[in-house]
Amino acid sequence: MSRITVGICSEHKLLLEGICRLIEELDSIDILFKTHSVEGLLDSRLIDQVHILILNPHVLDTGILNLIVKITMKHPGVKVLLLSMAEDETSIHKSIKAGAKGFLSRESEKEDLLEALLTLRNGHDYYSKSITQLLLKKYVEELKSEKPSEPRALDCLSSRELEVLTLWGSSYTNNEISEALYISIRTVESHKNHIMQKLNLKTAVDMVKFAIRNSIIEL
Amino acid sequence: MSRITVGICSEHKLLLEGICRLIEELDSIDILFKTHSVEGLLDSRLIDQVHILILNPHVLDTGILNLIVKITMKHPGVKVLLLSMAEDETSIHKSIKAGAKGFLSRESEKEDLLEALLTLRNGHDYYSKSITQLLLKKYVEELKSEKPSEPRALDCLSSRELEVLTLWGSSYTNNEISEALYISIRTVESHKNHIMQKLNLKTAVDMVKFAIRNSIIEL
DNA sequence: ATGATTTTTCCGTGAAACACGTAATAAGAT
DNA sequence: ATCTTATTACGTGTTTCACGGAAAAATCAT
Repeated sequence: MSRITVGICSEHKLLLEGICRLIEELDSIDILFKTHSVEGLLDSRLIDQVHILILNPHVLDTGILNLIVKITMKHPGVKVLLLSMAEDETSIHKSIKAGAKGFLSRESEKEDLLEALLTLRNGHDYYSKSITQLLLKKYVEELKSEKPSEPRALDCLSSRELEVLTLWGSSYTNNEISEALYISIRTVESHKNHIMQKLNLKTAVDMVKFAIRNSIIEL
Repeated sequence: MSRITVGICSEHKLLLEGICRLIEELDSIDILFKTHSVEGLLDSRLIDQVHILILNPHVLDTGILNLIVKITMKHPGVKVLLLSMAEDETSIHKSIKAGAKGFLSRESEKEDLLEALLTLRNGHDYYSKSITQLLLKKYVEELKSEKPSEPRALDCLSSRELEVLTLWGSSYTNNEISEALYISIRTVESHKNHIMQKLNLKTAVDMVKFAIRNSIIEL
């Protein structure tokens, strides 16, 4: 197996430099480029020259996730390795769906970094120990308990219901919603009822929290 | 001036190692300890041996903020330098109040790190360029516009109102709130009205968002 | 094609929450 | 002493919620 080429991107310049130093210490890894801006990343001529793209996003927001999607679509050969602070099930889930192939967590050591790079190079996915445990725990949890983790709105709600939910979460009154969607107020109420039932929510307050957690509305 | 001694703490082991490498490259800085756990930090025998404690929290939650408060109370000689991803006004505000003396942002370069360390050693505060600009911008903004940034709940609401707001945001019904606080439902309604007026909010949805932004309730 | 399911639409009724104004009492500040 | 604010509470009318039922339309399965 030839040497591994990587590109590194962290929006935090100091952390970027630090990660570079660590990788420079590793044998058999070549840093092809490093950048602190995610902007030009997709159009970079170097991006499809690397085996692995190491990303250290400050938050796993839709911007980053979309970027990962685009990169994995445009350059299937490039594996994305996430170096993230987030370690919750939702974040992992989202990044896997977006196409990330590896995930290093807070607990990961220098040796894990090398292991992750080698594993990804061999065509396999890599998740750090704590994340593997987390995913396993969630999995077992869902098997055991009858009331598993939160239903996903997009899977569970109809498109109309999602529309109502979005407007509802944007502080629209029932009247405003009915005018926006050209339906009666009673229909809006019906949709709300269905939403609450489907999602197992009790109050409007819970609805807002749910919608924020599921990125349907912004804070 | 003698050499500068620092302690470094990042919950992300890889980033911790990376930062260490960067500092090791700097002359005149000695790393007295590095740790990835914030737990033992306060009781460490080494902590009052360092001039500067570099903290790289993954999020600026109350845990970290409380830690900073405790450290600055217990060891006034130790300056806390934050290496944070967060770059919003609220985070900066909170960390300054907690007692942090320096703040490096995503944009900060290696040279800025040295500058920050020297500045802190000389007894002054250090904020990175982008943060300085941000704070200045906010300041000017508040001077210019008549409707400045969001009123701070803690400054603006009475303790009783804050209680109601907290329960409200925790999905309590009016009836439950009245029972919890031993007051009439009408009084609860009054408090709610006052809260909405004081905070310039229109709907309960806005209230939830506000409460989350201001860490009164959790997502 | 046809039957089954889901979606979207709407209503009735009673309870809960909201908007807005008013107001008494107590505590604190100037 | 006076003014402000906090806390308590009510009246009235509007809006939203909870829980049902129900029918037309679209979607899916066989």
